[in-house]
Amino acid sequence: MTQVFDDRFPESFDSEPFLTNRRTSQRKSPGPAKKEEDKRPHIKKPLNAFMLYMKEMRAKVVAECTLKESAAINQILGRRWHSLSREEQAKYYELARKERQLHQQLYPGWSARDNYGKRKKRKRDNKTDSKPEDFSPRNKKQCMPYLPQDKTIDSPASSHGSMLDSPATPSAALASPAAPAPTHSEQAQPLSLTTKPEGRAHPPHHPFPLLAKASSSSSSSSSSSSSSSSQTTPPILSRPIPFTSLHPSLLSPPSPFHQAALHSHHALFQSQPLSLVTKSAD
DNA sequence: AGTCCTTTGAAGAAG
DNA sequence: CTTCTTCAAAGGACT
Repeated sequence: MTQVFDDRFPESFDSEPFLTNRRTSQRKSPGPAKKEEDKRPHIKKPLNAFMLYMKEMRAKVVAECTLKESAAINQILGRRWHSLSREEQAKYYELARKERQLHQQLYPGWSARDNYGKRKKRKRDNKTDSKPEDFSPRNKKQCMPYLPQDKTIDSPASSHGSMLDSPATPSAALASPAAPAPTHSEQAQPLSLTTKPEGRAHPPHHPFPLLAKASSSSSSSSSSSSSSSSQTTPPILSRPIPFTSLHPSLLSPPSPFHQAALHSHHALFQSQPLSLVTKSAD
């Protein structure tokens, strides 16, 4: 009943990434319907590691594959995500953890349940009817190699083009040094889009179990975290990140949270020569 | 105009 | 405690 946001975070927060006010609001456009709900800002869920990874790499994949369909792009990104090394994934897990922390600080009373029912769930019922071979009306596209063959697939997008439009893409720089190099191997494969390789066969194995539950307590003193087992430091990062000290008010309006987070995070990683793999730098 | 598709991860709900 | 469900991004395709 008590909305925690309306009072604490007036319109001035419309620049917040967690608030739905910009183009991408919910899906396409909430529409004039139900204005009541539209008035109050829709606090979005913080992005998880994979979502952060997608935001960064989407433009790159789009440029490489000349694909635009998000469904196909996401499939490619999903494969690439698995191709990333643990260290590379760790960057995104850490970013996601920080996002969750900040989100909790900004909206202490917010719960993921608040957004339940905001979007109509499709709930594709099993699809036992349609076999994988039976191509559904929506033909799945493959990732065309594209690539001028002469140019390396290094970063067609990050070089000049598509990165311009998205303001949240400064993070793209983060991904550049982490070129997983499986790119070509990914594209080489026909990328069976029709049937997911194993679906969710691989259990929710957490590459970083510590990170998984680390956010349960963090340093925030808001929710009653039962475990609260000291600050579980990420297994890879050697230095503490002065991020928790960030206050919403400290975040300058023009620069969205992502930028701050990524910048601080990126700076952290940059301080170390070659990603965290080489912990011998120090 | 609204929903689906598609991915992984987080978190709540239900059993 | 385990399993299931929903939502986060995103943009073409579809209804």
